[in-house]
Amino acid sequence: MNKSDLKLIAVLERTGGFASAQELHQILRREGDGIGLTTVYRALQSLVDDKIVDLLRREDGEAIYRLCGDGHHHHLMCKSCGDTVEIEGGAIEKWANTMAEEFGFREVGHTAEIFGICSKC
Amino acid sequence: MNKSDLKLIAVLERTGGFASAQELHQILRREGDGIGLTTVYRALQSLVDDKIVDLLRREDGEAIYRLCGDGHHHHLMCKSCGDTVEIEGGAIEKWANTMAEEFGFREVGHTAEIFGICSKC
DNA sequence: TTGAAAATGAAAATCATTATCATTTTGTGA
DNA sequence: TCACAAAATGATAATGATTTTCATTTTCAA
Repeated sequence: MNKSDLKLIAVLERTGGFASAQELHQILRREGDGIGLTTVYRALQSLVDDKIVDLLRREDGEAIYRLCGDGHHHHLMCKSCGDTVEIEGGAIEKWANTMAEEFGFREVGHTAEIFGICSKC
Repeated sequence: MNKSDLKLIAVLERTGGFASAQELHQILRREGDGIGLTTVYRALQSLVDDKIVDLLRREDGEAIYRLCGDGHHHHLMCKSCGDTVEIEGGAIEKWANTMAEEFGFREVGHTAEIFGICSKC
């Protein structure tokens, strides 16, 4: 955990939603921080490794990052404005485990995201 | 629906699992088909538009394709060998709709995939 | 203070995907 | 069958995110 990691965490806290590496870099630059793009990527990687941020993918495959809450959760994302809501997914955990067991899978993880158009858009 | 589309469908039928555009192109080339990469991408796009193939993303963001069964379904994918199983997700549909409604979202879609290590690996 | 290890960032390299554009194929009406 | 417009094709170049490289700077413990 170094200085760059903390900067990224700060931005992610401030902005709240998901953002791509490029966007985070631009935000920092705009604020006068001369941080390099390489460092942004490195910091995000290490934060993901440490499970401090979530990584998921936009529809075009670009990686987007967001601070994890404490527990496991899922997201409801607006396709139009990008706003996201964290939601509980207890039903999903059970579903994933049941299915995996049924087919003999182990070390199971899952992804589950909902997307649509939010009320504001 | 043109000749290239049909070729891609044939390969996807034969291989069964998910494959990336690059992989599908290589397979066809290996079989002596001189099809161009551009055409492979175009065919896959049109098949996705027509809902004949599913598009999802590997962890690194690369797009992977697979023939859809008839209905909506989800996948259980082996992180090691890439084998996939189609599974039903009735519970997920309900969950997605409930959550979306709760937060005022419309035009709702969702993704839900489970991954782990299969019994063979 | 000093030297080694970690961090940094500019620039180049990768790699999937998309856009261009000239050429080829196909289908259709005369 | 012929001519021609529309669709399809593919080589090549362009794009854009991400990773590598590598030289420089910073940090920090002895």
